[in-house]
Amino acid sequence: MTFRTPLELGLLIRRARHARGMTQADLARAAGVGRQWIVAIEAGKPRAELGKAFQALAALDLSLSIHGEGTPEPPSSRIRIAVPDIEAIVGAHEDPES
Amino acid sequence: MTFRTPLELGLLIRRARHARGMTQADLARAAGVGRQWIVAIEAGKPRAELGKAFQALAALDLSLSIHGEGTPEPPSSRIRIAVPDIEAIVGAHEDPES
DNA sequence: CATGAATGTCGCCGATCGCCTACATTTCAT
DNA sequence: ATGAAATGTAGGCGATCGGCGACATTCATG
Repeated sequence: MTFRTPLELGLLIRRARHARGMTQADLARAAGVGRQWIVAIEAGKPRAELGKAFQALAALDLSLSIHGEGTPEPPSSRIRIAVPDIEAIVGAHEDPES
Repeated sequence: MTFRTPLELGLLIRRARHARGMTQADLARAAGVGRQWIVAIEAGKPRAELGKAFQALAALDLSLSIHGEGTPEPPSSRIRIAVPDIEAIVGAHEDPES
């Protein structure tokens, strides 16, 4: 079950909530947030508070895992050759700092 | 790599960032957020915007997975007998609405 | 049809966010 | 040791959050 957007997270939360036979009010109370916040998160609101999201997840007994190259060894020195992301570079040139 | 708090998420982000030889500024740019936001998220700020967190994760090529009973079948009807979570119930009685 | 529960939406309002700029500090490379 | 880069912090500011209470709607039950 992987996801990368607030909306997906919201749907997952909703399903988990239903799976547990909880109402939004129940979850809200269990997570210590307002019912309205539940409505919002389930709707995928991107500006929701990260912390409350964790609270909700906890209230649902869910935990997250991270995926992708995550924790290799840090580069030997500070010589970060870093893949020169074209996008980023182009963007960089549009810097207001002419 | 599972986690349940903003702080843990922050640490993971930081490690991933380092693993890619990116500076906070680099990541900020790549994720489309301010550098200050990176500083905050890595420090574990719980009120950071959920959406930006996803942006940062995406910029680092990371995705999340959810763990726990997540998507069983929804209850047949609306008859959700719901496990009466003691905690919740007790809390409910402390409602200002008495 | 009437009732009750669940969900979504509004507006009000104090609190906080996140961005920006500028500085202070820490860390690393030479 | 020296200088540059990275990182952390602060104040100012407009924008948004999230809680609360009140409704309107939908749907199942009786």
